[in-house]
Amino acid sequence: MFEAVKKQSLSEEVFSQLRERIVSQELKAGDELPSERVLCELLKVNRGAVREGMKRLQQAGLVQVRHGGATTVLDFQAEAGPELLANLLLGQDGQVQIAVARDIVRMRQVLSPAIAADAAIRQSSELADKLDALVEQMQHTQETVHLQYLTFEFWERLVDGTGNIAYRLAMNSLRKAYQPVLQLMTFILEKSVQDVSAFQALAGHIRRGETEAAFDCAKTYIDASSEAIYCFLDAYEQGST
Amino acid sequence: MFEAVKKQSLSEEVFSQLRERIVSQELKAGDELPSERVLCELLKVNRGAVREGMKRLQQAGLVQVRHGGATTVLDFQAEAGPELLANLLLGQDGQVQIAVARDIVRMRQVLSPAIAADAAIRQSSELADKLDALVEQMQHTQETVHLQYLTFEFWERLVDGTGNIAYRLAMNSLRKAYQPVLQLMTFILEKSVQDVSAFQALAGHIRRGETEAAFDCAKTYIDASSEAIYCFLDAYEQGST
DNA sequence: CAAATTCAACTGGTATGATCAGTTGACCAG
DNA sequence: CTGGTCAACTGATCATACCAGTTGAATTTG
Repeated sequence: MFEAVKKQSLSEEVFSQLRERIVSQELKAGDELPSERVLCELLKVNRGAVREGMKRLQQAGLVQVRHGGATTVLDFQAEAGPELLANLLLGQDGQVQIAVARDIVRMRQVLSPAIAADAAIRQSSELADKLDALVEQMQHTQETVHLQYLTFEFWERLVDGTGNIAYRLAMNSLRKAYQPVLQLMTFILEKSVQDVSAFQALAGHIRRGETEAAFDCAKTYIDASSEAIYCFLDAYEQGST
Repeated sequence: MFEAVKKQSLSEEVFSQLRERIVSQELKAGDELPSERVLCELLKVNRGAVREGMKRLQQAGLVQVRHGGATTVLDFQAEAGPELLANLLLGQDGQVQIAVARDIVRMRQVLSPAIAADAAIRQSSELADKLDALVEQMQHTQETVHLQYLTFEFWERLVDGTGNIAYRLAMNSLRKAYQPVLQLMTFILEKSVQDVSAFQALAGHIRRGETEAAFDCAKTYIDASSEAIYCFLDAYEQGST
């Protein structure tokens, strides 16, 4: 019902303002940023705030800072990491960027079966127990939102179960990207989420270390739910044009 | 022959020192960092430098800062993005972390065939021309290092060709992670890199929009080269214990 | 005593102004 | 043309205030 009120610090404001201008190509790769002292005046903040914002831009791979020289804008498509997806998915006006959404769903679609297989190959009963417990909870709930929460939780545990840190970190970025629009997905995934038997089967395959079966099972499920999202996105795209 | 001399700013030093302590679990998730003023004294630097380092830690998803409260360490496995892989791959002492290397290679292995397929489905002659040009260059070089460069370039163009920003950003992080150890991979991939015909075939499939063939072709190649790396990593692991 | 309030002592956030340090380009001597 | 000098940029570091939110213990209040 309630949620934390937003409060943005000055350095965050500096960061997000410049970030928006970079991802919107208003500031192109190779462009030189105004000097810190000039930015202070333009943004009406002190230099520390500007510098702190710069450090974040630098960490995000959006600008290159050279002591003594000008700060230049980098090509974010070639330099930034997936953590930028969260900012790309929601444009300046808070509008969902369909193309980005499709790309995120696609990447998740590609990774998921492999994650299931890699989790299965470990044959960890500890993981299998967790998954079974989640399936158990799925079977005893009617609430779609709770069901959706459990399925996402299922996938998160699966990622953990692979022990693959690259998967883990990549999925973190994807998760943070679609986190803000989760509620939009509730009714899109209403159908596929209710197919508890798929999760039950998948959990079984993973417990028994059946990598190929786990792969196929995950693929069947994720392909279906991805397709549902694609359809929705297509329709949404049509509707807004 | 020559390379840029390294020069680390104070805020970067602060950032990397704390980052190392976090990823090494020396600072565990939930722990509270010393206050900024205390860190100043411990690190013998100005508070501005500490704060700038903090902003980077925050951007990297390693700490949570609350105005008025203490700054706490986050669970980087649950919060950080793939850009952290570069730091995880090379441990504190500069030693390559085998497990992380395996995970990175595995993720690349999983994504690559899908990337090839997604690039093929677009049937962009512009992309196909670029790929053909690269294959052309491959055929006219004997230098292994140059050949390796061209193959990596081939994959980069392929990723661009998908138009999928999620792939693009994910691969950026993977690339930045293995960039520092590229020269180590030269002789590991010597064999698989020399198979120019595979790239030629793949480029053809992509030009003709043969998604499944492109997928299979890419999979065959990437599975082989991944296997070569796994073997090396296994041997390396044995050798160092 | 128990609950509410107050308040001092933290914490991070912002501001100012000075100084150090690397880069650039114009200018000048060889 | 080469190399050096220097002034005018750029970012990096520093010191010192003060503002603002949080915390918890002391205090008041019921």
